[in-house]
Amino acid sequence: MATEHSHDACRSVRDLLARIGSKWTVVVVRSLRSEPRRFSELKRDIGDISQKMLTSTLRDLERDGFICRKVTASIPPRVDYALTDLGRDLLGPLDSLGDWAVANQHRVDAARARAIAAE
Amino acid sequence: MATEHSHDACRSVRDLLARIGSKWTVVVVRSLRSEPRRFSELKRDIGDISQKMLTSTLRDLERDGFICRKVTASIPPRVDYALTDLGRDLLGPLDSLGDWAVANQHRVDAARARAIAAE
DNA sequence: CTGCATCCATAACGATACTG
DNA sequence: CAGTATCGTTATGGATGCAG
Repeated sequence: MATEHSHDACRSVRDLLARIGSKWTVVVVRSLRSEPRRFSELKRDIGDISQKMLTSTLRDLERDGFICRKVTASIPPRVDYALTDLGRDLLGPLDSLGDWAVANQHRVDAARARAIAAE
Repeated sequence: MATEHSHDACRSVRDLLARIGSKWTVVVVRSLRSEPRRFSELKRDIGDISQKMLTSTLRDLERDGFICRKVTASIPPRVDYALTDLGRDLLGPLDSLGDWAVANQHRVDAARARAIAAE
């Protein structure tokens, strides 16, 4: 299947890559890997993400069915985010890619160093 | 390994995702899957990519060691692009992700439809 | 605590014209 | 043929202030 490249397949692949290629998506998904988290926990856990980006990343992931949002109407309000089945399924290919990235990072770095040296 | 998330690992994963998440990277790599191609062949094969984006995508991929560029100084000039070993290695995780995207596209579409219906 | 609204800077992308 | 140069548009990300 991977060797085909129908227009539909290309579209869905590019759609998915656009989503997981956005700056914070993978970090947020990985941060939800083992258990649900509150908004502020995510923010603290990730560290250098702005409120705005955390919010919009969560909205996008929710919209596409990767996470679900549970609101507890208390004072102060409490909102928990958790991976859905679809979100957990995504962890598989994501981890594959992540492992590949870690394993081959030195090859990319070497290529970049060569490119700079050749300038 | 996948469950770790050291800072270095996160950086390399995000680096890679930024590259393959850019609009044309995957399309270009897939277009080079089976054999080397000339600039104009790539452009014709992909269709709706601009010269500028094809050039810069090829430059980035070359810089990171995923493809190599072979110039034949003739008139008219001829330039062939081919995947390197690193580029071919990337096809593996890329195909996994692609297969996942094709297989699960309907779930994402369904989630989006639900999100729109709930508005 | 959770988030929305606003404004701003930069980067990505695209169209067009031109060149060795 | 295989680009480079330029310009304009849109998308992305970040900082800050305000609100339920």
